[in-house]
Amino acid sequence: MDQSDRSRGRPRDPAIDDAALQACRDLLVEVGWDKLSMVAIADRANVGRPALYRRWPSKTHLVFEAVFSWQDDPTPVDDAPTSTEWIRRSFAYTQNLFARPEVRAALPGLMASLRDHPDRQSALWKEFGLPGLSTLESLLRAEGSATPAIDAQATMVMVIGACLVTSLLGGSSPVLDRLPDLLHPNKNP
Amino acid sequence: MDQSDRSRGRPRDPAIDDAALQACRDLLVEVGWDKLSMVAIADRANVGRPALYRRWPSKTHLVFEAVFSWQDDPTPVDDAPTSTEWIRRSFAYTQNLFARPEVRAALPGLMASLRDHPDRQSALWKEFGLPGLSTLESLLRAEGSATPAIDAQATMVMVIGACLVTSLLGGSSPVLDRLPDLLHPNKNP
Amino acid sequence: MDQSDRSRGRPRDPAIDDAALQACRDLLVEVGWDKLSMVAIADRANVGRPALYRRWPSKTHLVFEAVFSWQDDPTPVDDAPTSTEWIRRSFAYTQNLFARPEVRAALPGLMASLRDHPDRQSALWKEFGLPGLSTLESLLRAEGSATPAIDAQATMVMVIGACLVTSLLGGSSPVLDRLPDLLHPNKNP
Amino acid sequence: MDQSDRSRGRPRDPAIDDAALQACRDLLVEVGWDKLSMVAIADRANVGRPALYRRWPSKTHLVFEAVFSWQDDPTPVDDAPTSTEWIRRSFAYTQNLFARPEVRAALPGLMASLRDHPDRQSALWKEFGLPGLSTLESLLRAEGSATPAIDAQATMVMVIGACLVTSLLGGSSPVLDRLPDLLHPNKNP
DNA sequence: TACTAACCGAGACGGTACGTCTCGTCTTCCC
DNA sequence: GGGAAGACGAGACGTACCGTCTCGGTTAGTA
Repeated sequence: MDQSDRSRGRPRDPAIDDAALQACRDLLVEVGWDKLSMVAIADRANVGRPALYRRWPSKTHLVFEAVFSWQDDPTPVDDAPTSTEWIRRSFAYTQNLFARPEVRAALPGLMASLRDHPDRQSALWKEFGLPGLSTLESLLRAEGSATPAIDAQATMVMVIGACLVTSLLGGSSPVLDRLPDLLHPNKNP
Repeated sequence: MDQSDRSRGRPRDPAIDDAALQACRDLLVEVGWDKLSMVAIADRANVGRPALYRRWPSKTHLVFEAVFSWQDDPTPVDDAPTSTEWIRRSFAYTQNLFARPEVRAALPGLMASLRDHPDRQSALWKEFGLPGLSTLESLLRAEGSATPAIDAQATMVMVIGACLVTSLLGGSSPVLDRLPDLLHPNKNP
Repeated sequence: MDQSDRSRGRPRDPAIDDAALQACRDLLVEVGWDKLSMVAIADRANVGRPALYRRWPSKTHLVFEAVFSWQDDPTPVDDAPTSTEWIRRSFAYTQNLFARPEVRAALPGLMASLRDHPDRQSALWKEFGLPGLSTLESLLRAEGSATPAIDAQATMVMVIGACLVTSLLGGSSPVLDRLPDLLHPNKNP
Repeated sequence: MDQSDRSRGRPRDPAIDDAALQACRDLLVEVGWDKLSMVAIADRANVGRPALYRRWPSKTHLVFEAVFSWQDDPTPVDDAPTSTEWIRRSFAYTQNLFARPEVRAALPGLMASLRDHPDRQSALWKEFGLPGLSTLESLLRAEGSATPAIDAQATMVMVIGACLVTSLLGGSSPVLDRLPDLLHPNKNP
């Protein structure tokens, strides 16, 4: 039934999806999250507004798909030999990700959405954070941490937070380079 | 000259400032940043819309002042005896600030619109970051840091970032308590 | 081409035109030209404000159409047998038109804003004056006038002006009845 | 009492009256009745807004005094030898008066005010129309009119109306010159 | 080949916030 | 107490975007 319902009638034009997502990314960089509007995306993509609403229920959904459906290589921190190296690589990866202009523009909206929708929070956490997190936890346990799970979470919070702040509020290069040196999760207080 | 220019005409009613800022804080908590509108603030504060625009050029400026010009005791980190203590107090203070409901409500939207208001961006650093920053820099210099200015900035970025992430994305109590222990700005790599 | 351009998109709802024009007429009588506002018309007609601006670029245009596009029988002077009869019928028709309460309410404001809307000024002549004017010109030429075009225009100016003055400033019945007798466009000086 | 009340305190600056009236006349010509605003008059006259409201209760009152407190010679039709000559002179005088740009701009407002305030209607009629009217009535009686009073009123209505229409809606020179020839108040139908 | 359901663009719809403007009043200091 | 400067509440202005809808016209797969 579902299949027959789906396949009946004219199928959706996949070119519209691509054009809309690209237009969304471009406009996000050009005018920012606040001034981004569905009508502007539709105009830029040479697409009718209903075609947009048929695919994404709101501006937020569209932006998320436009920004976070990248096909990059997966988090390259899984084989870090030490916690220090894990931290170094995590900073490099996260800084690089948050430096992309469309990501910078979309981040605040993402934060707001995560705050208001705990289900997405856990989903993103699972998809994006967990693999690297378990790696770090193992490293810390091997290095003698008494509470490796907590230490790993706290470390990741710090990495993400620092990259977030420097991405949104600016940060000089020397400061960015210095960040990894300050984190010592396995040093006793 | 300045004084005569200042005192000419009817002076602005300071009660309007208070009412508007309070209404802004209330509405932030009730309806959130997105649905917060100047007209709603004006209505709630029993104030004309032009009176609002006379004082703040945009919603961003108004919310900024409503959220970040609290009358609490001034940053209580100025007399910290060691960098470790400074970090502990900064975490406590910032976590407390970011836990206030109107701050939680305003943060993402505010961050998004900081992109278009560089003046607010610098104001944020000046008002909020600088005082404690110089204190920390002095402490680090006394404790033997080779680059105290950079280390201080990096430390503050980490503190703010971690509090931002835990405020918006949640964070368990043990993780929150562990955060200060991970930061060791004066330890050589 | 023209047809396809015409029929693209959702067609305008003709009921909105009628409701707006009727609301405009009603409000004109109730509150007068000065206190007539687009928002009041929109509210009264249960219509969005943009729907009004989509149809009429200004209050002047809207009132103009509301007042001067009546659906009465067309100007009943086209088949007048003599210039004297034409004048008699024109007076009757124009007096009747200018006696309608919404016309009385709109006239002064409309006249004031005709200054800034030359398009409405010419539209007024075209819509209201021209048909009867050519009829009168033919009659005068047949009756031996040396300058029928000028005489016809002058006659019409006099008819309209007299009705305007009596409508706005009042005029006793005997005076009104006497007006047609004074005009003799084809009598040599 | 009245006098003592009047003379108490600082006397009003008469220069303000002149400046305001002049500014009003200028602006009337430049922007028209609709877009004429009290604040614009105050700015142009280098005068505070309250000083305006202290003198005139509304824009209408100010405009009327600005436009209709002329010191021209009185109506020069009192000694016309015939009704034809009276009509000729009346047209010349009225056309000249209504051609002044500030009068053109103020006329619609005047009409509206006269319509809504019958007391002013009779006052203006008495001051402005009556002298010439009685002259015309005498001439018509002498020339054999059966109803000289009615004929005189009807004639004046026609003169004023025709000048009003040509002033507001435009009128070519030949038409203007032709107007007096069409009026024959003492010709029997 | 014809039917039909879902797509497409264009654009109108009611609603609502925007930021500006003018209104007429009020309040302050100066003369 | 008059005068200027200017803030005040009220409210209309015309524009923009929201998300929905209604068109005429396509574009498939099914009958």
